Amino acid sequence: MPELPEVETVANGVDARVRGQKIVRVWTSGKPQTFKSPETEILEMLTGAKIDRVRRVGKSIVMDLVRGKAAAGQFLVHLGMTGRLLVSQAEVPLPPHTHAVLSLADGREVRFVDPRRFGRLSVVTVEGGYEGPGVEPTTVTAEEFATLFKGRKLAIKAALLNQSILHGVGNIYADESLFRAGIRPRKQAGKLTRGELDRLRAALQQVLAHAIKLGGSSVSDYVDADGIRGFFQLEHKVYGRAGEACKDCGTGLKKIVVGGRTTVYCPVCQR
DNA sequence: AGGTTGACCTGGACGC
DNA sequence: TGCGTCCAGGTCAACC
Repeated sequence: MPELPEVETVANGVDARVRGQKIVRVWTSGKPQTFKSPETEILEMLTGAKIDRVRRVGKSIVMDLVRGKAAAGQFLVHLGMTGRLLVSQAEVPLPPHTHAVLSLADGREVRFVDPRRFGRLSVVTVEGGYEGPGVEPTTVTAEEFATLFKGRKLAIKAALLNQSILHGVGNIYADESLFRAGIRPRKQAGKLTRGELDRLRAALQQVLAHAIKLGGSSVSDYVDADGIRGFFQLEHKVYGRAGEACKDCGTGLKKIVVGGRTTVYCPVCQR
């Protein structure tokens, strides 16, 4: 499901609702693969902690926790493909596939719901705050962006998806930014010219900013903390449009596989 | 070490 | 209606 704009929308929505709340109790479904850290460590860190802030790092939602005034670690929620993080009154019935519930002091609950179970919960303790692996695409400079792909032999599309190089970009925004930059998804990352790299960075930052403004892309079941769908799917130029006409030149859009992921591009606009 | 592939899951869409 | 097949916003471990 969720890439940078969707995760940012969810994180901001949850932050606005639960910042400053104390977690009084934690329940889990006990499905082992949901927990990237030992479940006992997660329960121990969360129970009794206060939520200082909720934010996005890459595709992860990060809850910065405090006990009194002291930093008490970070709770990481990765939504996988179908994960949702909802804030609800406790009386509202739990949706199917709920895997964790954080009960708050005021009676509300933060619920992690994930039908496909590709999502992961974990805890870390990082001095100075968790920033994750990979570079943040919304703020990366042109200079730094140009160095990321030097000497890389993999396709630029696959490089964009590699979270240890650049974090937060997924299949939708990789395809959309490559289209807007006029670059073939299969082109070797290390062979992009500086001009192409500058165009790609500009396109990526523009597309991410626009998508955040529209609350992300709702392809099937993505919703924010209020259960509201995003609107950026209406702006997609290539993602999900294989076989349809390019909105810029009318050519039929092609579907290929790059880095194991379905990729749609315009053979005329992207060289 | 960098790059590629398949496995991990459920459910929705589609074809017969 | 029902069953089978394919596909999906993402990672990772296991391979080459």
